[in-house]
Amino acid sequence: MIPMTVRTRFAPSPTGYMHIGGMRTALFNWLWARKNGGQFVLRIDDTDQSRNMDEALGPILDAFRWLGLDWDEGPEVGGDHGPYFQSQRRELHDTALQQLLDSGAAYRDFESPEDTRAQREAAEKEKRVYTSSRVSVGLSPEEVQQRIDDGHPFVVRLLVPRDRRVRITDLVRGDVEWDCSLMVDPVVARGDGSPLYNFATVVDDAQLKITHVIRAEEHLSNTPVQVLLYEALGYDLPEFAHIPFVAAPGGKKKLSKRDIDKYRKSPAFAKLFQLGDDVLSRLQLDAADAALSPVMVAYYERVGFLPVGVLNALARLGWSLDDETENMSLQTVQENFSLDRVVKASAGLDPDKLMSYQTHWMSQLPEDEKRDGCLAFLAQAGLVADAADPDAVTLTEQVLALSADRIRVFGDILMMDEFFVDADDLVYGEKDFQKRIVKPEQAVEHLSALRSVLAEAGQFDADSLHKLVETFVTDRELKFGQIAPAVRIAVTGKPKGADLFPTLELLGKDECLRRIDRAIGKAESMKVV
RNA sequence: GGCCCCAUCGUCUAGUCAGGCCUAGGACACUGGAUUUUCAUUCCAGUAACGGGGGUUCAAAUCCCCCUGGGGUCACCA
Repeated sequence: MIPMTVRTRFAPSPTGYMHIGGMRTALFNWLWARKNGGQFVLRIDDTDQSRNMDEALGPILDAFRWLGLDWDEGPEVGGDHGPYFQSQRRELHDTALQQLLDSGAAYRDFESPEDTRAQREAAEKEKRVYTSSRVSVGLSPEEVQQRIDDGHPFVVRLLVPRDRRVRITDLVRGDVEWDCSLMVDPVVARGDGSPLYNFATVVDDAQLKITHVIRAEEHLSNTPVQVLLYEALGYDLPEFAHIPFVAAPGGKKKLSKRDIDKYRKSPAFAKLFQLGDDVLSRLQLDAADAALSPVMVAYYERVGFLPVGVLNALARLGWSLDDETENMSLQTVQENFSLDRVVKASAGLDPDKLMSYQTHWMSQLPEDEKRDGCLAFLAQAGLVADAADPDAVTLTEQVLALSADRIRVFGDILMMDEFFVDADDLVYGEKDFQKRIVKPEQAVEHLSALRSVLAEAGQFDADSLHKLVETFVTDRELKFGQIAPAVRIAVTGKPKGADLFPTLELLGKDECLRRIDRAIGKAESMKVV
């Protein structure tokens, strides 16, 4: 056999968003092509032409670009097998359809949709297997022509050879077989010649010389029809690999856009939605937008995930390198990818595991890239006026040095807004403010006493401050816990965060005093009420 | 319901094709402890699985059969 160049494809419909599960399918296709030195093709299945193409396709291509999955042929890059928009391949479909009709492999079915449906329902009721009536198959060519001339509506159906079975050797699932006598003659085209999915897909995949059809498991049931079409058209059969679909967290059901509202209430999904709410709202984006939910790739980009983190998680969903390797760059996955190590069972997306890959790669990220990534988010949130401003850059570097591993995704930097706002704009967490400053008997008193000490401080570096507070605590016979949390809340507005003394140092004496003053004032006014 | 697919810790998985190295390994999560006078990190330890029943075999998570359970799909959508 002549070694063939491996060609895989991903064929999304332009819907305006890129599903994370679809992205995983695309990734496996990309991986297989790259691993074998072949080509990865992007074809746009846009036969449903009612949409604005820019709006509908843009987010999909953006998702590929963001993750760094390039395509050798397709929109924007062209190629030798174009066009890459299904709607523009009509001539190819027409020719193939004619071929089917001429060879007798397909027939015009003049049966009314109502009749067909009635038969289907009757069969269902009697628990019989429904098969096509084929009333139109016995028509002579003249009769067929007469009906066409009369404007009698029809569809074109493939004449399924009922006496045989269709069998494929799936690269993931092994041998799978279907009995053709149980199949309905599938409609391949409408009366106006417009092709239906299974037919157009076969014609396009064959013409694009796709060697490996790697797609999600839900397409397995489309396969026998497609195989029959390949045969009827005289095309070489590609290899099939039906990979498991991505399931919703904590379940076995296919992750679906339709269930987003349900996911929002799911405990297993809570962390991701919470993160989205926290980050997206600060970016003035609509966290309730389905297109920005964790089901979509855009979510991960907007929230500040790293491509390598998302890719790592996606690759490990249904595939493993060996018995221990978890953290893998795209490069590593590409070098080691193989279809025979794809798992057969569906795999639930695990937010915890996803986050662990993400934090691993964030910890590996060079400091300047981490800084720039955060800066972009700060700028978008309006916490920094100009991401290129040297002061902003320096401040961000300092905050990052302080925050250490607390930044898991770039969006987390927005939760450290206390370093980027003035005392007057600092937002206090009311519950914690009550708990640590308003409620404890002498909290305000201690705080003002400490304020005086801090005001007198000559040195305002972390070490000096630490000693200062230690002395303060000892002198007053207090426990550290009686003052530190209060100071933290007063100065940052939050109950937890980076190390306290370096935080104070970074904020600076004046700013700290202003914030403590504001907190004291706020607490007193609350006590009066 | 028909057809098809699937079945190892809570989750993602290794091991299954070539039965013994499996008193079933790793990771995430969880629990406990150490470090960090918050939080996060880091380190150590621990809990935790072959769905059930029959075979075949000296030996089965691995092979065969049945059952059960879960899922996908059944359009003149893609």
